[in-house]
Amino acid sequence: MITLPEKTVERLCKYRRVLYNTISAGKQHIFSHELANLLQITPVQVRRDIMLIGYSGTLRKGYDIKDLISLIGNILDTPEGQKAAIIGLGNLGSSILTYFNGKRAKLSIIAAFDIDPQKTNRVFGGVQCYPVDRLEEVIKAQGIRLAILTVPANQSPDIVEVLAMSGVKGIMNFTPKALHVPDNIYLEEYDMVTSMEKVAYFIKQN
Amino acid sequence: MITLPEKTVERLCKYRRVLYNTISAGKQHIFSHELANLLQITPVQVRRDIMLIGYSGTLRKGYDIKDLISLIGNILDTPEGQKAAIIGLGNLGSSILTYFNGKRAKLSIIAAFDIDPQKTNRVFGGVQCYPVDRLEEVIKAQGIRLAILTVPANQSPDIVEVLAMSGVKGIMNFTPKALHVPDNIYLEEYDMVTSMEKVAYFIKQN
DNA sequence: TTTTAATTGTGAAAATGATAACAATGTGAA
DNA sequence: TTCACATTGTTATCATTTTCACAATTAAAA
Ligand SMILES: NC(=O)c1ccc[n+]([C@@H]2O[C@H](COP(=O)([O-])OP(=O)(O)OC[C@H]3O[C@@H](n4cnc5c(N)ncnc54)[C@H](O)[C@@H]3O)[C@@H](O)[C@H]2O)c1
Ligand SMILES: NC(=O)c1ccc[n+]([C@@H]2O[C@H](COP(=O)([O-])OP(=O)(O)OC[C@H]3O[C@@H](n4cnc5c(N)ncnc54)[C@H](O)[C@@H]3O)[C@@H](O)[C@H]2O)c1
Repeated sequence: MITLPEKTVERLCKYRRVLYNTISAGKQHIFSHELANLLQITPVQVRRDIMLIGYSGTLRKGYDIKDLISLIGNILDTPEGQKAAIIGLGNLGSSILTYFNGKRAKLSIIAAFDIDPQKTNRVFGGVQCYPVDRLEEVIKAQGIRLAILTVPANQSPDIVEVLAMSGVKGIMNFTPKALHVPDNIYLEEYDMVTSMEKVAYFIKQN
Repeated sequence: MITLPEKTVERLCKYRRVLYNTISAGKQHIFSHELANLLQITPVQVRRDIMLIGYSGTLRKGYDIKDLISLIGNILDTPEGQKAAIIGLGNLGSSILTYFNGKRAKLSIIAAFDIDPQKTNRVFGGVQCYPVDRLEEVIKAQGIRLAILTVPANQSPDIVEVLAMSGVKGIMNFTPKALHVPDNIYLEEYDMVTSMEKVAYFIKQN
């Protein structure tokens, strides 16, 4: 299987999300321009993405919604589901934990870690919070491959090292710290303050 | 002033952040490769960005850190500061509110809005929470031009319409809903679930 | 002073991503 | 049945972003 462009992958996630809605609204087929309208993008982009995943619609009938959902599932999901852990159960971390689980069938947070004894060895939103010194052990034992990093920024480099040793293959970094990860780990930066400043700049610009 | 590429703007924010650290560590000049190391990017990219903002370093001495910080400030900040509002003071909204203020000198959240009477007409983290039906009035009165959207997803289209009428020029959207905004509003999507699925895909891929 | 080596600045190339343009085609209207 | 046209699939073009490659320069070493 070839690797899809990053932007296409992002859009596939969104296609699937809105397709679920349209199917529960009773629709069976959808045109590229309809899907495009739902996501505020262009119909060409929809068609191109669908081309890239090797699916074909029916001329003048559009795309079969169920087929499309299932094909996107084949591409994005793993059959057994992807397991994630969240490190740092503070304000942001616990907000994400509560919010996220249940959103996606094949992707769930199954462990949390913190250093604060008030939080460890308790259950939050159905998820066990372990002391952070058990990070490697638990991640290996449970086969976790995705980590969400919501510790204080100065802690993140150390944690990342342990994560790498534990076999984690993808990290979502919410801390405002540029992380150094080995090549085989996919890193997604999620830096809110930077994004805010960027928006402020483009406001200023017009 | 010409408009800088989006990616360059993002990096400028990050340059400034790490430059503050290096200056408090007593350094006065910095080489492109040093700055690059701090952010895990390439030295060429640093040099090109600095070229784009029209600054010049000294050969074999590097860039003057104070000059660079101040120039980046001229580009990113407005002298009077940019005012932001947050709409929806739930889990995520209040987490952001507490976190954000104080982070940037020229960018602050000065008003919050909610629909819940338990939350309105109170002060959170030093910020007044208004009932959402006063959105337009307050935003206009206070000259707010940036909005952070953390309401339930189904509410966001309506809110966006009011925001547009109120003169808001930039929106950070944390809701998983594709928004339709007029051309003169800069929209930044911040869709966590999509990002998580993307990471999961790239984990699966290698 | 002369040489060496490190560093900047930048044009050109490569990679990634979005849009335009249009041929192909089959559905439904006439 | 025939025709018009809506819609797909795809190639070619355009735009943005990153990387390469290297000339220019000068601080420090010799
Ligand atoms: N709060 C926000 O809205 C927000 C937004 C953007 C980014 N962030 C970033 O997210 C991170 C967390 O922010 P927060 O507001 O939740 O902070 P917080 O202080 O509320 O939470 C941090 C948590 O990490 C735990 N922790 C500390 N050291 C640890 C370690 N070594 N191992 C494991 N856990 C450890 C703490 O006990 C605490 O529970 C910070 O890096 C912050 O910059 C927060
Ligand atoms: N919690 C998270 O970590 C997280 C992460 C990513 C995205 N999100 C998104 O952020 C949004 C908020 O999530 P949350 O977890 O904070 O939910 P929440 O229910 O805790 O907060 C929503 C808040 O919005 C208020 N509200 C409802 N309708 C409103 C209206 N018309 N005008 C103004 N305020 C209104 C509610 O009173 C509540 O305070 C959602 O769209 C969610 O999908 C949340």
